[in-house]
Amino acid sequence: MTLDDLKHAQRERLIFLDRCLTWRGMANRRDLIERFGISTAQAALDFRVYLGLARSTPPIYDPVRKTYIAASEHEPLAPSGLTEAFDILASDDESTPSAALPRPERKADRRTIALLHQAIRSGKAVHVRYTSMSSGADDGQWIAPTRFTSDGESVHVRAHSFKHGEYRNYLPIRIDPDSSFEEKLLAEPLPVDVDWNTRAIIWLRPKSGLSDRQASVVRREFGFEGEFLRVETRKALEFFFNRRWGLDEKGARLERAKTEYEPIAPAWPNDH
Amino acid sequence: MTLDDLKHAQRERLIFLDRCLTWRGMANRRDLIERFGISTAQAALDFRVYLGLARSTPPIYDPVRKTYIAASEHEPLAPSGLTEAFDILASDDESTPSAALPRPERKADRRTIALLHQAIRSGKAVHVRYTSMSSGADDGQWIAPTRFTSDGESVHVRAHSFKHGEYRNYLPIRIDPDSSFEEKLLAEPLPVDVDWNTRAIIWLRPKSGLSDRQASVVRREFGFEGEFLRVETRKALEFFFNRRWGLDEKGARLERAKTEYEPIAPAWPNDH
DNA sequence: CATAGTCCGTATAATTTTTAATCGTATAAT
DNA sequence: ATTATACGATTAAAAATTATACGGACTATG
Repeated sequence: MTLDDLKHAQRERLIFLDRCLTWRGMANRRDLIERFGISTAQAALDFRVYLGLARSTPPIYDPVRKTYIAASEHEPLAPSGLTEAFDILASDDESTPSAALPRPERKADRRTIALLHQAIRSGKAVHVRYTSMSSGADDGQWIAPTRFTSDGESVHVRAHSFKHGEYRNYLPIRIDPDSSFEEKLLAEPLPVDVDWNTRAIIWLRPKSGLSDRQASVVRREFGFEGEFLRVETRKALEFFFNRRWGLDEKGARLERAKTEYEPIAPAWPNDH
Repeated sequence: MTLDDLKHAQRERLIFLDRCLTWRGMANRRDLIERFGISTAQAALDFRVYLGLARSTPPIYDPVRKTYIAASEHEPLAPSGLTEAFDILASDDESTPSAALPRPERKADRRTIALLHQAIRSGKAVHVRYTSMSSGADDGQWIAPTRFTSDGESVHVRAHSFKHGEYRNYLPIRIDPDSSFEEKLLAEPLPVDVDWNTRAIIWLRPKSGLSDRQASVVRREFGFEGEFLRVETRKALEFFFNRRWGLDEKGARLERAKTEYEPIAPAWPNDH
């Protein structure tokens, strides 16, 4: 019996329960009831199933505090990071400003995104007018979009540009919504997207100039023990890496030590 | 009949369906089946319920493409931004690196977080040893944690520091896991957290020096039409704002025009 | 032009999940 | 002592979901 044997709905509930125990160290039926709108009876059933699953380190009911308390050596059923933890820890007051700092939210045109998505699915090229920050709007060009990507700030479309003869990342919002969006079947298969299919392994270390003590604080914060922190991404996204990790900022506490590249075994042969 | 009348599980499914139609412009029963592990019959029922809800701009079945196509004036049942869109657009290949650039993931000690959470709930002060980047570990101090916060990179605890006589943001990871974590009832109620209960309204504009054309690209990307983009947060989080929005970076495209403050009506009177 | 394949839809009964309604126990507060 | 609130358990009823079978519309293919 594992989480996977359960239905989606109950699995979601048990994962939530698991995270309450992991990060709050405690959980109630009430937590499930409020979050999922289920009955007390169902919440009690969920608890029983959970206790069955967490056989190695089950939480224990504390009649004094009237809650389940996670075992001190509690082993989460499903892994979760600080992001998920915050969801569970921040009890939100809808009305007032959020407890989280707002992020710059980039916009996009629904119709443009959908057209790109359909071009990706059907493997067609589309005609678009693209505006770049430096050179302004072009007169229209054919691109063959292959997938969506994210640099953490905004969503990009990865596409083969016939004009430039290479794969590039485009920002959908900069595509003129009044482009023709004419579609065209590809005369010949697209070239392989080498940068997409290259793994970039980036090794970071505490910024030189930090004292040993400071360096060890940095290691603890980012969760590595040895000399380097290893981060893996695709070469096609490497351009955005420094900004995302703030490496070029004044207060940076990490720096790049080295970068290695290796081909990614394609999931399907000849993945474009 | 609205989304709210449904059970949690079906509501989740219909929201997913709604987002498929919004961002992909198309949807199948198969999408629901794969995502939620339901039967074809149930997926067909979900579609019928959806069609009942989306009475104003219902999607239409296209027998040629064998999918539902969103109406051109499709009105989403539930709002969603680019983040949610990406979840739906990026079909993930578990095995290979993600299509999204990895973020710096900050760590935290489960036990420390749980202890803080329980101190917040019970309104107690705890004794912790805190390590700051500059001055190293202290000898231990009493803090009264009040809530968790996020600056988008990491999770903080907002706490009243008796040592400094003010509220501060602490990084849980910098609390020594071997602190005593001794608890103490508060002798007197905590002072009001003024900065937390102050709304900071930040007005941004395209960075000066940009051409008119560039400025209009920026306006489109961030979704504002007039002179300013209005962003709202809490004064207690304002310190992190510039970094989160990259305003101090070289390539910044927005700059702060002005900032206004106003008290937030407390959800409960005397909210600490 | 027949055939297979894939999408849709419907309808039925069988099964599983969830609820509603009660009851019992332990703890804390008044 | 009484009340309130956690928890637990059990029952029958209701609701959601599945398994299965069937038929229609369209495409692609030999």
